[in-house]
Amino acid sequence: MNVLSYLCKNFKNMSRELSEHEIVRRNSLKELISLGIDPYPAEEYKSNVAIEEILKNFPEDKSLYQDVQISGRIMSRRIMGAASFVEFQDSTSRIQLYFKRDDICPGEDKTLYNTVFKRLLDIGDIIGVKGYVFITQMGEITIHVTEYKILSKALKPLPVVKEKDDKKYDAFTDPEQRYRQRYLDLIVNPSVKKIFEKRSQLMNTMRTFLNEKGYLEVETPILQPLYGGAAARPFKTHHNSLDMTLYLRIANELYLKRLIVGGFDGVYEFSKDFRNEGMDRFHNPEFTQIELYVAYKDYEWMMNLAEEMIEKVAMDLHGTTKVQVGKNIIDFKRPWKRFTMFEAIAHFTGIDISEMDEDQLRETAAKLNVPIDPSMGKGKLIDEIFGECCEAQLIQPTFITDYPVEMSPLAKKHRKVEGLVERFEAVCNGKELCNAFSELNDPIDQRQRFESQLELGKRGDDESMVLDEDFLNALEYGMPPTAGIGIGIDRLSMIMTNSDSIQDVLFFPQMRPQQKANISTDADFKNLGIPEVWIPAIRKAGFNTVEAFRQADANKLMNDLGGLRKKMKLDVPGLKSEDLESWIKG
RNA sequence: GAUUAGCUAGCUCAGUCGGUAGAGCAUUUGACUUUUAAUCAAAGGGUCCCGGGUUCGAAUCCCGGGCUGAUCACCA
Repeated sequence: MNVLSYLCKNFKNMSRELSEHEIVRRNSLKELISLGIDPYPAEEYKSNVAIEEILKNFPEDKSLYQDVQISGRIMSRRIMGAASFVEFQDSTSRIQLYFKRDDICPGEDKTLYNTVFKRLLDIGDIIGVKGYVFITQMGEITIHVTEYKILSKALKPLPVVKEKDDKKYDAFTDPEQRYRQRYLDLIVNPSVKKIFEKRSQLMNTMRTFLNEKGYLEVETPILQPLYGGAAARPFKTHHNSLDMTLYLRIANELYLKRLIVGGFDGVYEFSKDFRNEGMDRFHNPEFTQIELYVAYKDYEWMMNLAEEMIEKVAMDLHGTTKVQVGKNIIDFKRPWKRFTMFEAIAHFTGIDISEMDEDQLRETAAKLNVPIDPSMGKGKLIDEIFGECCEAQLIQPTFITDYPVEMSPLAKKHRKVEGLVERFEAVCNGKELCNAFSELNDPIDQRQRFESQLELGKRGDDESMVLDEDFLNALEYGMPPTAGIGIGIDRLSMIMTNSDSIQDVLFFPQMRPQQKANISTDADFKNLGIPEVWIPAIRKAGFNTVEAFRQADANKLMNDLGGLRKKMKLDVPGLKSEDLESWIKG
């Protein structure tokens, strides 16, 4: 196509080839400029109404919205000669626009409609419109546009999703593209936006709830010389001027407890934590949790707070405590079911392990087909049995209490039962939702617990905790009895938005890096003595780099380029083999 | 890390036995003044993920690699 190759030349400075769509749009851009229209104007464009309001209020009062001004994006167009319909989207919703040639262009000059609107505007462009609202013969609320202004020209085509009777056609569903180009996902899939609005609302509900109780929102270091507060492998980084290793935090527990020592009654932090572990639909290397510590409370008290707060989240987001999650309806209404860990295991396996020693536990685990390895201590064995036999079966929110001491080096010893700690997790939809304890404030006990963690580390448990001397130092000055909790915000968001993957509740989930195509510039090719006109043909023949080109088979290349000369209608004499050889040799 | 499925036009996807690479939407040109997955007519658009092998001939068969999804293992 002559026009295309001509246009390609106009963009020859771009080192990659442009698709036809992109060339057409760049050309429209130039034409707009030559018509004296700025495709990217600087000044503010005032809107006086949101589309959502129009859709809501207009049916009841047709006298409303007779002079509206709105900005938004063109999502689709139906052009019928001198009249057109446009689907138009702002941040709140979509509405139809009606463009009529003689209204847009009352005088003789029809350029603004025939040329600018019909030919130079595209799906994806951002415009501002003035007009009045009416209802079409088909019964659709529509803005009759009297004036419009281009606010931003789009150079790439948007995926076009069409819809009829709630059925989607050509939906933009490929998860990889959706996550890598989340902005596109947000534009064309309105339900995605709702998920993130819910997530934000969820955090606001918690923040308000905790602020009203007088707790202080704080921030603690993400870069830590020692990582602690959880069992996980960290990310490691390096500080240049201190010349020291720093870790990205895996939890913020130890810092928040230092603040309790410092005299705050309640502190909380919404924190990004980082764990260097596998990735799947429940795990992202960086994730968010809220941690809360309240002085002079215990884990019983914290359980009540947790169910109250999460019930409130469900109410605020859904107007009810019942939330549809996959096939299940989960009811967050208080009070939640409570099991001790031993009770839960007995309930689901029929085996009472509460009196067993390490060897008996090992046998039981084997009998239940729970995978174990020699590095596991007694606590880890119990935890594995629970995780394998119980967790997935707990759909409705359930508190599991009283964990083995080996698994919980930061939790206080159980007030009644030897070998256990005062700890609970809430499990919901088969997954842990939060984790809480009566915090250990006995500095001598804490030191011993860290030391036994070090023992586990020596046995090969690479998630065991390291000893934090300064934290122990803080405890030695005296920490009040304290209840602490951590709630996974991503996990909770998944449940509250019925998302089955963590990637759906993170704007930018971690992805493998895309293979970067190594591309030589036109100048690189010119340095070999290749005339400019041939460069697009060489790229077309599959040579993106000078290195690849120089290894090419001369005969094959001769044939290919000859063919491409015809195909691309290059207006140059046929290639001579001496020339080609000299290019290859450089 | 293991198993498995997939990768074809800007998007969603067909592609038979190995024989000239297809459809719808999008794009371009034209018709059309209340359409709505607008319609009608015509045109353009491809590194069939990459590399190698078998073959007269590979999107298709074989081997290797990349990426993505799903499941499993570890972790929240």
